[in-house]
Amino acid sequence: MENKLSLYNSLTNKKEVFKPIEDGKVGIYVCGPTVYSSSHMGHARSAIVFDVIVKFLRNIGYEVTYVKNFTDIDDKIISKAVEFNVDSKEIAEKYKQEYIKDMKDLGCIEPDFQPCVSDNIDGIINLILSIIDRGFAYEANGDVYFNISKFENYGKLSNQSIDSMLTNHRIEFNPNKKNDLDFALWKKVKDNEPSWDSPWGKGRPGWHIECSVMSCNHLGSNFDIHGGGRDLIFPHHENEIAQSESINEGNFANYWLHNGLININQEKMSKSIGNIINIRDALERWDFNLIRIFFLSHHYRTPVDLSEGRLMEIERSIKKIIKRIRTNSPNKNNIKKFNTLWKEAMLDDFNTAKAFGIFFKCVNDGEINLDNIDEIKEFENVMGINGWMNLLAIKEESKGDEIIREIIDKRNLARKEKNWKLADELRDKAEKLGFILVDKKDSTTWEPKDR
RNA sequence: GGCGGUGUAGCCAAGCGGUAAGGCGACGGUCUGCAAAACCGUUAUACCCCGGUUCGAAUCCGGGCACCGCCUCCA
Repeated sequence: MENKLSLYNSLTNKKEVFKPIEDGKVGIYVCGPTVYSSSHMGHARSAIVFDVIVKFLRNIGYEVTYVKNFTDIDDKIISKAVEFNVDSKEIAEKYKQEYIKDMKDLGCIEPDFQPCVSDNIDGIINLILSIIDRGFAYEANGDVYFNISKFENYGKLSNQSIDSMLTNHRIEFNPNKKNDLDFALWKKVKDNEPSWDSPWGKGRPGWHIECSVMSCNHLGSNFDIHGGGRDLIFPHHENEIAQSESINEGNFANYWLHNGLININQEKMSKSIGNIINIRDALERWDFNLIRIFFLSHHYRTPVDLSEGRLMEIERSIKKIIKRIRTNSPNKNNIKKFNTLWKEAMLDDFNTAKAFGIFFKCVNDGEINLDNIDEIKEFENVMGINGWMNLLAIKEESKGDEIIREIIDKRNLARKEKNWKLADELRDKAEKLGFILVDKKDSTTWEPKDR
C-alpha cells in the first residue's frame, strides 16, 4: 500500500503507522448498541466516525471486513421486557430494527456482518469452556467468572494496575468471586429471565464475552482494528482483551480506536440528566448531511458539545458554501489540489476536521465550482454526504407562494411611490410570516427565514 | 485516590519542532430608499501559568493551575 496511514492507538497511547495483518486487507470490529431503547446522538457519532473510517480505508484501496454487533441479551433489555410485560426478544428486535433504520437515514453503510448475541450462544459456551480449560475462569454456583489475577496483562488497555483497581473499585461484594474485579462470563438464570442450557446449568452470557466471540468469528483471533466509544475502554474492552488473549497467542486486536463522547450544552448526555437526544428526533429537525458534517468537523477523539446553536452554525456555513460553489467561476479549477490535500488529512489519523477545513478553503479560493463539482465525489462518498448541494433549493420552493407574491407586489408599488414606511412595514410583515425578501436589480425574490 | 483527556481569537476548531488552517460571529467597504442577501476586506506578535531543552516550541521535558471523562450500566 502506497498511502501511509497513521492512526492513534489507544493501546499504546501513540500515533502509529498502520500495518495490516494481511497486506491490502483490514478487519475491523466496532461495538454496536445494546438494543433496549431508541438510539441517541452518541450512537450516531460513533456510527458516523467508523462509517467514515471504513469508507476511507476502502477509498485508499483496502479490502475491508466491517463487523458491528448487536447486544440483544442484557439486564436492561430484560428489565424493560418485565416493565412492559413482553418477551425480551420483542424489545430487542424492535430497537434493533429502529437502529438499522436510523443508521440508514444517517447515511451509514451497513456493516458486512451484524451478529447478535442470541445467535452465538454455542460459540460463547465454547469460548467459556476454553477459558476455564486454560485455568483463567472458574465456575461458582452456576455462574462463571474470569479470574483476573491469572491474566498478567489485565489493565493494559486502560493503563491500570490490578492493585490500584482493587483499591479503587466500586463493585458490590459478591461471595462467589475470588477477586472483587473478576467479571461474569456466564450468569446463572434468575426467575423469568431468558436462559440457555449450558454445562453450568441454565443461564445466559455475561456482558463482554459476546464481543470476543463475534469478533473472532468473523475476523479471526487476531485482527486489525477494534473500535468503540471512549467509555467502553474500561471495563468492556479491557475484559474483551482478557478473555480473548487468555486463550490465544498474541494480540486480540492490533489497533484500538475510541471516539470521544458527546455533551449537550456543556453537560454530559445521560439518562439521569434527561438530556438524551435521539437520532430520530434529530433527523426530524436537521438534514442528515448537517449532522454528519457537524460531527466530522471535529476530530473523532475529542469530546463534542452538541447544541442547537452549533448545528445552526453548520447550517449557515453549508448554505454559504453551496451558494459559493454555484457562483464560483469555472475558470479556476484546482480540484487536483483539493483531492490531494483532503486525503492527506485523512491519512493522518482520519482528520476529518482538517479535511473539511481544506474543503472550505478550496471553495472560498474559487477552486471548486459547478463545473468540477463531480470531481469531489470521492470526498463526498467518504464523508457520506450526498444531496447536500440541493439543501437550499428544496427549501426555497417550499410554500406560501401566493401570499408572499401579493406582499411583494404591494411593496414594490409602495417603493415606486417612495412610500418607504409602508414598504418597510410590508417587509416586516413578510418576515413575520417567515419570509425574507431579497431585492435584486429589477425584481424581488424571497427566501425562507432561518430557523 | 488511580488512569486518561482537554486548555489555541468573542464562540467553535485544526495544528503534534520551522514561525498560527477553517467555520460562526463582529467590524469596515461595495450594493440598497433603508435593509437583508451576496461579494471584497479586517479580525491571535500569539497558543492556561512557571521553568527547561533547542538555532528555533502552541508543539518536546519538568512543575503547577483549571475543566472534563472513566474507575458502576453506557457510544
